[in-house]
Amino acid sequence: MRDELSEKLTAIVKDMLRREGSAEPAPNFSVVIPEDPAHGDFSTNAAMQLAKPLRKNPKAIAEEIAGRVAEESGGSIAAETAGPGFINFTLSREWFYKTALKIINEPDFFENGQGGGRKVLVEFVSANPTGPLHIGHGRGAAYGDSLARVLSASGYRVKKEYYVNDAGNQMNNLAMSVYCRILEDAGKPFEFPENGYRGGYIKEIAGEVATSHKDILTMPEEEALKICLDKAVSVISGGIKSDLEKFRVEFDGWFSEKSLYASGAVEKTINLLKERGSVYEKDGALWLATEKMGDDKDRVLKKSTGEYTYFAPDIAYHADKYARGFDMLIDVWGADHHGYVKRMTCAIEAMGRRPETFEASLIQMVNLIKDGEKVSMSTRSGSFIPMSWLIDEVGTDAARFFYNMRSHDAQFDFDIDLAKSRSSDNPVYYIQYAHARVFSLLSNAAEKGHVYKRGAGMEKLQGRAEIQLIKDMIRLKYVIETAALHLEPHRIAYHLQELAAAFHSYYYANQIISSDSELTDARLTLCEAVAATIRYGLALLGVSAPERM
RNA sequence: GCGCUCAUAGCUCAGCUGGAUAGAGCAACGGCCUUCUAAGCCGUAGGUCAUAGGUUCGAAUCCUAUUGGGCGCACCA
Repeated sequence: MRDELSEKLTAIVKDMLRREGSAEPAPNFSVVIPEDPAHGDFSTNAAMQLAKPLRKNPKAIAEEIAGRVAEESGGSIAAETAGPGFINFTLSREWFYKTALKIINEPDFFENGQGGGRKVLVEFVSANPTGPLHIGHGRGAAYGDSLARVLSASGYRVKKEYYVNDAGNQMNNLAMSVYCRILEDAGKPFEFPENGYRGGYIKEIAGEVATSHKDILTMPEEEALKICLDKAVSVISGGIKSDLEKFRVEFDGWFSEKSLYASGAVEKTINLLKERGSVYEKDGALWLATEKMGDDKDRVLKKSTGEYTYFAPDIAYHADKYARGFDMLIDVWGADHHGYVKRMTCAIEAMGRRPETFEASLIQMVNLIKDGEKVSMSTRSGSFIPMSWLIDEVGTDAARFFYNMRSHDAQFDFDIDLAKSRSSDNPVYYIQYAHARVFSLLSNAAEKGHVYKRGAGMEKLQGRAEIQLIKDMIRLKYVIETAALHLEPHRIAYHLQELAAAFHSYYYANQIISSDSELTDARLTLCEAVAATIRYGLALLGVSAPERM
């Protein structure tokens, strides 16, 4: 209905501008479901937005628009003006009853078409295969995956990808770290690399290599390092994949950095940049001229040593994404990479792509709160809190919900005790409980011999609360729209809490199963619609909706 | 020093690309289980939206400055 109203209003607005001979473009206006039911079922600020281009009193404009909408709808929409120039629309109760049924019956009810079929690649997690995922990665995983789901529900064709940094110095450090632990276990002298990896998992890998390759210490170091590297990457990647699986995050692709070298893509991309005139040589290194595009300084692509920087293959990777036909690239990065955003945006421009098609979403830091105290986590301290530990501790449902409870843009304190608690304090259980409650009602009704007829007796829902409840369900659709627009899935988590609260409240105020068979049908239908809404919303967050708790 | 980002109730945070009286949860206080799941409900109290200007019909939201957190400023990845 909002879409229909928007269309109608857009037509009227354009018509009014034309009649006035105004050359101004049609202004943006919004159609919302107001919080206060006194402000109608839907409301628009269109008249106020028109006041300036038409140079007329917004109230007068509102009157005219209201009159036209009411007339053109044949009286099915009541429109009245209010306040400084709002137009409030009121619909029939029947329209709400029908909508509740639609919510149950139409699986795509909550979808919207803003994506218009555009292809989007969401790249996220992309943690180096040098160690297990920690709780910071967990936030990126929860965000990226839910974002992908929200975009899918908004008419985008979405693919999810993980960029595996399996090249570069860090790989040498990784191999050397493992090798040193083998030497250590054998009681031989060793020199641990400065940027080596000191986690316990390295020792485990070393142990495995020593067992599977008894001759590891007698072979040339180069050969031994290669064996160490292969083993380390496979063990660590395997761990990452299994953590993500437990977390219900599935990727469509795993893109290897190494493959970019093997395929010559890095070379090709640099040539492309050269052809476009953004590359120059200085001090024996190859530079990309990003400063003139707004970066702080130009950036090195190829060092004077002849090695590529991290930047070069990353550009090649993004070139590859475009080459695969994606219209829009979303990268989910840790906030400590924000300095890198400008650089990559410039590179994309230098390749001749429109910078607006690239968006980096930055995930702020996570603090873990346990027993009311902050367990700080920095990538430097080395005191990682593994994501697998968190999942085991609070479960996938709570972890995913909590991560997506806050804007990705704000630092976030993850209260582990709250996430674990099985009480109303815990928003996950609160919402899941509302869902389960509906199924409990349905089975209770059946037990009492009630033969449920979905959609029967709807006209018996004469209260205000029912309409409010249905509005809360419809709102999810608009919440999804804005969540997709702003790349903010946390809005869904918030809305579900509100809907669940409205439902619990309704449940207490009204006897769902009563001696009035038709009223029972109507109320059960309403409940089913609530459950369908919650299920859909939770699915977007990757959280399960149990039928019994 | 430069850049990015954040600042809303005692605490943790929402606030729908400027809208009608600023919201929720926790904590505090007071009620509700012989009735469909108390993993729940109802109520009370709590705010100069960091500060100062500006833009306009209208600002927590946009702009500028200031203050205070976080992060980043490599021929590292």
